[in-house]
Amino acid sequence: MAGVNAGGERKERARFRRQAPEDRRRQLGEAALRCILKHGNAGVSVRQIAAEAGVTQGLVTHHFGEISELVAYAFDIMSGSLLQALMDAVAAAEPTPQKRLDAFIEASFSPVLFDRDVLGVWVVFWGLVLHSPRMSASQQGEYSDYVAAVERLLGDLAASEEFAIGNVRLAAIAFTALLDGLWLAWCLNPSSFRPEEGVQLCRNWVKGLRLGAHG
Amino acid sequence: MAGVNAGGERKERARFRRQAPEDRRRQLGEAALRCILKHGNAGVSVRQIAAEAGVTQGLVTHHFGEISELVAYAFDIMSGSLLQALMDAVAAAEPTPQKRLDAFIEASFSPVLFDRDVLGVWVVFWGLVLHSPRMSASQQGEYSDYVAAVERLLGDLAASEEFAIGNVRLAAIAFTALLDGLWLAWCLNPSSFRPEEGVQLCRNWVKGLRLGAHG
DNA sequence: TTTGTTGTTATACGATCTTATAATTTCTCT
DNA sequence: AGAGAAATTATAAGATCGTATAACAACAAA
Repeated sequence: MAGVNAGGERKERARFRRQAPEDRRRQLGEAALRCILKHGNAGVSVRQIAAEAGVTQGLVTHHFGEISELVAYAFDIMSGSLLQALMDAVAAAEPTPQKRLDAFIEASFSPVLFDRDVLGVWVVFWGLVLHSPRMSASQQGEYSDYVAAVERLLGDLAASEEFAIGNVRLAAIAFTALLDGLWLAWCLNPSSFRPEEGVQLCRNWVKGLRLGAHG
Repeated sequence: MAGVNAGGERKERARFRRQAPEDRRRQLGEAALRCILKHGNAGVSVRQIAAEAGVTQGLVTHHFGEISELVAYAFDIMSGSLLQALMDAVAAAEPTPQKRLDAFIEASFSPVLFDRDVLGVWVVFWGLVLHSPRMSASQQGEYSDYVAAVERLLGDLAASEEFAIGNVRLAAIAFTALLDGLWLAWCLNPSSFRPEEGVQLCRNWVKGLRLGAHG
């Protein structure tokens, strides 16, 4: 049956470069983040993500099975990268507890984190966390890493300045909540306050801590 | 052509009760809330909402046009009802600024509001607010109502106890952010702290306010 | 050069979604 | 009682989605 295509119009398959699963998974994860960033919940779709990554849909299934696995992976990428950015800022500060905490606060309100797009991605994740055990597991781990980092910053400050904090873990949870809440409020309604005012509000919280509000 | 259906099995149209547009809109809005509550973002669908309300899909289009209009309407219902519940609790408290604020805090952590299901609905709304001007407009109005209520509570307290608050509006924004952040954290990870601890953290924030942290 | 593994494309199927349109019933008003 | 308005049902068309499966091609190793 050779030569059946007399017209010579042989259907050509798309060429591709074969890649290590590790690399491909990351590419797909980052494509997923871009899709979610652009279209919110509507961006969570095998087809859209595959197109964004420039591959076919089957590849997503091949590497991740269910799509929720891909989204969870993207969540881990994003979460790790944000916490890393924060801790880099802390590490770059002068090594006193005061400067380190303040660097953490300022970095939290810097354009890298304090960004509507970032919240857009986050909100999608939250929605999934509430309905998917797999996402919930990721979230728990990442939240506790975050709170632990804050706890260390606050604990060091208290030790250095010799004031008392009744329960450092709870204080860290409150401070984290304040940061998240301000982030949320500002992203949903950027005209409600300016980022510098957000920094000031966080500093005021720390001021209250120093004055013994959490003793 | 009469009598073609010899078997007598005439296709009967479903009976229905005609209702005032106002009533129907509300029914559909509440059905939308139940759908979102049950299925998250996946619950935002004309078909599902219509089924939940016990009507056909066309009715949604008829009353709301685009589905985003229905969701925005549902958002208004929910938002109004939550703020109302809070203000009812405040009104039921003894009429001193201290008791009123405390009632506000306690109500915020009561099962009516401090609820994973409620957050699930909220998260869906946030996701839409970030991508839809119509939803954003609703959110702005409702957020400013909320902050105004908090502002009044804090202002009254400060006036009554004669301590200073540099910028009451900003303080109200911070307090609101703390509440929202704690709500968010707890719903995403209920084992991180107990509601009573959340109440305590808010009281501590007020304590800091009294001590002049926001002076 | 050849063979085998597996990353990747291509394609199909069934379900669900949004939107549009026509037919029909309910209710009100005269 | 009858007619008209509009609320509601019914149905269809086209798009998109998730998942499964088979064929193909790139690369490594022999």
